[in-house]
Amino acid sequence: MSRTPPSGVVKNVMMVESASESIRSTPTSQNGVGSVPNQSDAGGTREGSASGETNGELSTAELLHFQQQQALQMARQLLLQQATGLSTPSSTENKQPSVQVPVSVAMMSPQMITQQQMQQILSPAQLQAVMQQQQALMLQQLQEYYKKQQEQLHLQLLSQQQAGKQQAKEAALGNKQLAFQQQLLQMQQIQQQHLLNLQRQSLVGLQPGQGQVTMPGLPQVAVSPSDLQQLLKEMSNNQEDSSKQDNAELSSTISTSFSSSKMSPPTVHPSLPNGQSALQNLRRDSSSHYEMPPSSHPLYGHGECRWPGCEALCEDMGQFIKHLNTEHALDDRSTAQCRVQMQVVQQLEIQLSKESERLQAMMTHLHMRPSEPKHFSQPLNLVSSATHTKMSPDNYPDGLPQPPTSATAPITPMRAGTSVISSSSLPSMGPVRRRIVDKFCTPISSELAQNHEFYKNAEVRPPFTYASLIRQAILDTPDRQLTLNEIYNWFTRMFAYFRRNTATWKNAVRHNLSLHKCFVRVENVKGAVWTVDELEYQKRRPPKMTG
DNA sequence: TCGTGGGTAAACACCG
DNA sequence: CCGGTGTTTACCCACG
Repeated sequence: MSRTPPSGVVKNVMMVESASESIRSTPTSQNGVGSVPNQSDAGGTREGSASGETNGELSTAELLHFQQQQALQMARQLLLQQATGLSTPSSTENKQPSVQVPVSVAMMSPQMITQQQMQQILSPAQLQAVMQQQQALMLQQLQEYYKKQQEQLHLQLLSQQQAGKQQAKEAALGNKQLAFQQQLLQMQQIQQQHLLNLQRQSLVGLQPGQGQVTMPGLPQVAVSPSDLQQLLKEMSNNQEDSSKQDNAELSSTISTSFSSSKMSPPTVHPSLPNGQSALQNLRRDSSSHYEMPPSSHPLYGHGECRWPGCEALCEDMGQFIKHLNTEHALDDRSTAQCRVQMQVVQQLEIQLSKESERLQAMMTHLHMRPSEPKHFSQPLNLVSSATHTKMSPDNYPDGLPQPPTSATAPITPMRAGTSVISSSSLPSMGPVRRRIVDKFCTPISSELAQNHEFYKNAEVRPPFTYASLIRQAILDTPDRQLTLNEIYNWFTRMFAYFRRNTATWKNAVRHNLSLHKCFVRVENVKGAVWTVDELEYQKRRPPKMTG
């Protein structure tokens, strides 16, 4: 009773986490709307819409603003038409967007091929190619989405600036704009981090021919460049001369967004009717499926392998490719690492979603966007859900790490609301942890050093056992001893994940301290401190040398 | 199928 | 009495 979590949100998350059993038994019972920002309705008492004040005649600027709003509304409707059509349950089968790239259908549709079939049909190398293909598609989608989001933010910023000129309280609005721009920056940083993380994992294989690729399940932002250009044309036709500068800015923003999507070098992959040729092409040469220039590889830089935790020195590309194929082939280790990386990506998605919600709430509060309260979070949710959906065992390419464990049940409720799933939706870290820490003896310190910033900021559960974390905390200190409270502090300091559900993990920490003989309690002058009996710790886990 | 390791929850005792 | 600390037990789950 007295130790219940302080806030309802945390409580809710805890319930989702602790009630994993009930989730499994009743998958639809959790809808996870708990942490939807409650400030989203804060603007309700304010004046009505942002589309203009109706106090008399319109000035030129107001007219311009109104026209811009109209154009934006058209754009929104276009986006919504595609988004709503695909958010319905049967949308995947019934309403394939016209810009669908067939290869993605072949790759993603669950009914097409099962995991086992994949396994039987494809060799590990082929599976790797499939993995990369799928990840490339995913990344493509994310990039498309991010760009569109930025375009929209930019549009909104512009319209807000227009509107802002007409408001009396310019100073206050300036502050709001500043905050908004900061939020925008933050989102861009998250997006960049997200993409970097994907690229870091060598899951990048952008193919110019797939500029309009959409995946079943997240075609919500699938506005083709031609659509947008048409929109722009309409907008520019409606604009007055005074807006030409802004228009040019808009155009350049959007055009650069699309042109930037062509950053990958030209390749020979056309859009194929069934994706087979692309796949065969991928199969032909495992070293070419990244579609990078011969001298460039996302996993290769500064003469070393960029695979997480590797850093092997490779003199040239050939050596690196050889190294990649031998050391990072499709095996348990790579799979586990990929799985972790996938969770990293997921958490970043979730974080982005949260920030988007926050931004939406801010914008709602500033009544920049009177409608579509979920415009920003929805696509992301779809991204997440689509990601999970596609990665269900049924249609997941074999060998590709499935996000949390093998069970899809705990993932299913994620679709209801990404904000609640957060880190607690990864209940299966145990096996992953075991694999990485025990089986492969990955040094926790190096992993921590490598991803220190990430774990510190993203609410992703570290892939280590409590025991290894506690040990690390203790060994991190000069005198190799910590009080319980200092251990707590280390956890919260090092991992964003441990800044919530404190009752749960603190209990686990105490439980581990007591349970394992390797942790020795030493009475001190100031109280009790905990130390590590390294012999006992090593005894606990017989080292298995691999690789 | 079973043993094992890890995570979580909870009860309980002790102490300041 | 309360809250933090420490111990212990029970249960679940994934894995080998």
